Amino acid sequence: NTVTHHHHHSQVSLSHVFSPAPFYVSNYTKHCFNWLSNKLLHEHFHFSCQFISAVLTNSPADPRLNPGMPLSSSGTNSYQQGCIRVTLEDSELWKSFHTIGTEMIITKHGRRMFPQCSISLSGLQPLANYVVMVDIVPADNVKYKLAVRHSSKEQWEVAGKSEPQPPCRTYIHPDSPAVGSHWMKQSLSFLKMKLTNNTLDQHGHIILHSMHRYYPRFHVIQADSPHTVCWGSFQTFSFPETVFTAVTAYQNPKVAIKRHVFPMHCLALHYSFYFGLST
DNA sequence: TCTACTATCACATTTGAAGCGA
DNA sequence: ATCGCTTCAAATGTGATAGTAG
Repeated sequence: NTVTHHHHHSQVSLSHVFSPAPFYVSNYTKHCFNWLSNKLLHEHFHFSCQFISAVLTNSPADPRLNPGMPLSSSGTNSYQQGCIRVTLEDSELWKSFHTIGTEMIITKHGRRMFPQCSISLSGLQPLANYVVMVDIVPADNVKYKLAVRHSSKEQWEVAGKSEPQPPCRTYIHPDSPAVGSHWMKQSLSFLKMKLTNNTLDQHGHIILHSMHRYYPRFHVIQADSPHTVCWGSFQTFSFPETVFTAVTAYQNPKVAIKRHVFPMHCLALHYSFYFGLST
């Protein structure tokens, strides 16, 4: 509890170690690092997300960056359909990126998403088997280009009709199939899902077009295996704040802050100071 | 020249296997 | 044998950069 308490109040002191310095990290500090990363990885991630949210939220919101899909003002981050309720994890982080225009890197060999797709489920039948999967579908039917920087303040502008979409691929959560009680026990992460712009991809990654807008859809299917999916039991959920523009390189430098704001070794060093360990 | 895309780099982070002692 | 833990190295993932294609 002491560690956690300190953890959540360490923003100010951490700012002193943000600047890259030639830290010497001893083996003993590495012990500390390993222990802390095991114990606090989960908390660190969420705290880091909060921090990034705070940084991004300081930027003035510009609705023009996301003309296709305005956020509803209701502020709810869960969606109920029938009995099943799906809640988007890290909703505040998604919204923070959304206000400045979320971008997702796509590469030839596949890139993970940040923020990651992570949801929690409720309302499932505890003993029934379910398959949970994600696909990513176009948010509109146009493609975009970057506005000429010195002639306009708007970053994106429409550049014609969208390219024909390659066959839609799905990413099946690796726990599938599993019983409802398993899915509801803790949140599900689609961390390892990868996005590619390689239309000939052989690895099963999700194929997208650069400079197009998409959003992820989450499917919850009552089925005993991915091969015996019954179409009637298909339920689909999506969240407006998860809309993103696929890019091959970040266009808005703000969206690239990710780890650089709060790298792990800063956490380790911070705690090594806190515990009075030499570095 | 300009924009979108790609290969490469340095290094952060994860993963997995081996070692060790209680 | 098993467990918890450390140690080490290989594998993987990342954004920045510089270069390429059209």
